[in-house]
Amino acid sequence: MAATVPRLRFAPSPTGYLHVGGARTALFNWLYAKKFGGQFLLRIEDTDKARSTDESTRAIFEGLTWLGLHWDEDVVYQGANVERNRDDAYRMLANDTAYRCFCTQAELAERRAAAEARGESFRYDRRCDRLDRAEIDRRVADGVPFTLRFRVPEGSTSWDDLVHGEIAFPNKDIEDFIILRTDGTPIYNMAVVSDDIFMRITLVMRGDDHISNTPKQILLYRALGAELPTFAHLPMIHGLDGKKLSKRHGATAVGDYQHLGILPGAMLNFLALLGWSPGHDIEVMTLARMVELFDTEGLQKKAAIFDPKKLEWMNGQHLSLMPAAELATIVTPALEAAGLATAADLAARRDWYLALLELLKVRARTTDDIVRQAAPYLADAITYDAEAEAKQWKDRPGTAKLLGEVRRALASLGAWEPAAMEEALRSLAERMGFGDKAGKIFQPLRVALTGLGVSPGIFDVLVMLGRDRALGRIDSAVRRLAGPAV
RNA sequence: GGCGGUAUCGUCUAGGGGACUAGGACACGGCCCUCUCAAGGCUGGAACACGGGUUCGAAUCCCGUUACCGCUACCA
Repeated sequence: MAATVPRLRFAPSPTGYLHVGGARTALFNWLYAKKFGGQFLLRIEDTDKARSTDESTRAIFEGLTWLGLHWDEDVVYQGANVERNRDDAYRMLANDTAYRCFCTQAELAERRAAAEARGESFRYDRRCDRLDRAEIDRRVADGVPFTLRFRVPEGSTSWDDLVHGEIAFPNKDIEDFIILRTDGTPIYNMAVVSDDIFMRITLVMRGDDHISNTPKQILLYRALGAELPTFAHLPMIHGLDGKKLSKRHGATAVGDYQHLGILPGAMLNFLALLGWSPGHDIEVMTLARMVELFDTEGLQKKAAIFDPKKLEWMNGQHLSLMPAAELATIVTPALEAAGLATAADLAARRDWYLALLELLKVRARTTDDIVRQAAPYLADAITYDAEAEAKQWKDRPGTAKLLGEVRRALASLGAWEPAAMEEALRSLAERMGFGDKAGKIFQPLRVALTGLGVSPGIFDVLVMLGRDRALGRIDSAVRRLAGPAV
């Protein structure tokens, strides 16, 4: 038979922000679709009106868009499908795979409580399935409210899960579950199956918290005479304490990481490695590379713990690899937001700006780090780090004198370029009796130039600052050194 | 409780009967590089949950135990 085009969907419920676990599920679905030339669809499961919000729906769109996980076709809103879902449920009533249940919620709750009190587990006893035809007709005619229950057949239900292999459930452990509420709206499993059939989904890839829903859904597919999709159940993501990831663990929404200065590519890379291994000790990958390497064989069965430290490292790797021009599109808005520069200003001296990013990205782990580190090169005034000042400017009169010498040496330079600076400063160190310990000069100078104890190489700093500003910073430092120690 | 799932360094993982004195990465320590910090290189400590089998041989296969997770709603 002809190879069918895979169709997958990511089906989040809009009850919060896009969670990292959801993002990873979306990623694997997306990767599979791309890898095998299929489609990646998005379905918003908004049938729980009480908990669903438009804001959450927007957050899901924004999260996926930020990550670059674009979906095919129009977004499907589950809530818009209740009529078709109901029709499907009634088809099951018609073909006798489902039946009307007149038990009320209160009665059910009571029986459940009674069973629990006896230490037994409650299972619906099918009493309404034993009602005779006339009684059913009478109640329906009287307008007695009813739900539709699926009649679970004998036997056992199993499937070959793409990540777990064979999984089987004895049907006797599945009760006759409700598929349609009294008000005619579908219950989750009904809606999912009805929609997945309608959307022609061929591979259902979702969190493994759905494993026990799967046999019920398979039974529904059969009752509806539909072809079964393949199932793949992905492990969960836990927090550092091994518990299910929640608000207590800090940032859990992908949007949080965006605001923390994490790159979407790094986020995706990190998430991919949480539950999937490309093998061959490969760690850092672009999205395109992930598509090439993706394979369900590498999918993990075990829940993974979200380690923010590794995410940061991963982000640093992606930062180093990213071309400055590309990085600029992310950093520029952040610089503007921080009030350090305007896009127009940066565009006017683009080469200089890109060179600066090139220098900063290596020692940054987040784009926020870059913004912080860029301040001395963009702002007119600098703030002095107390620790750096205390350490490098211990002998204030001596440092003032030293910086004066440095200024003279630098000011006399014919060309403002690194080789000349290095030669001048190293020979100055020699003359001042520091021998080859030119760091004795570089360190105090670094503080004078940037206000910080750490920065890119001192000659790079000098070049980025430019002659006038660099000399001006030294002058300011000398003035500051004349004052009292802080 | 019932049912289902899972189990390799602290964490993410490689491993799919002999190549394992168990490999890589994050984190941690040391060294190198060096004007600081990163990056990079080298290096150290650190794991097959436990018990039975199967086999000439088990991290790898089977069973049990334990632990953890999920489901067990007219939630999704």
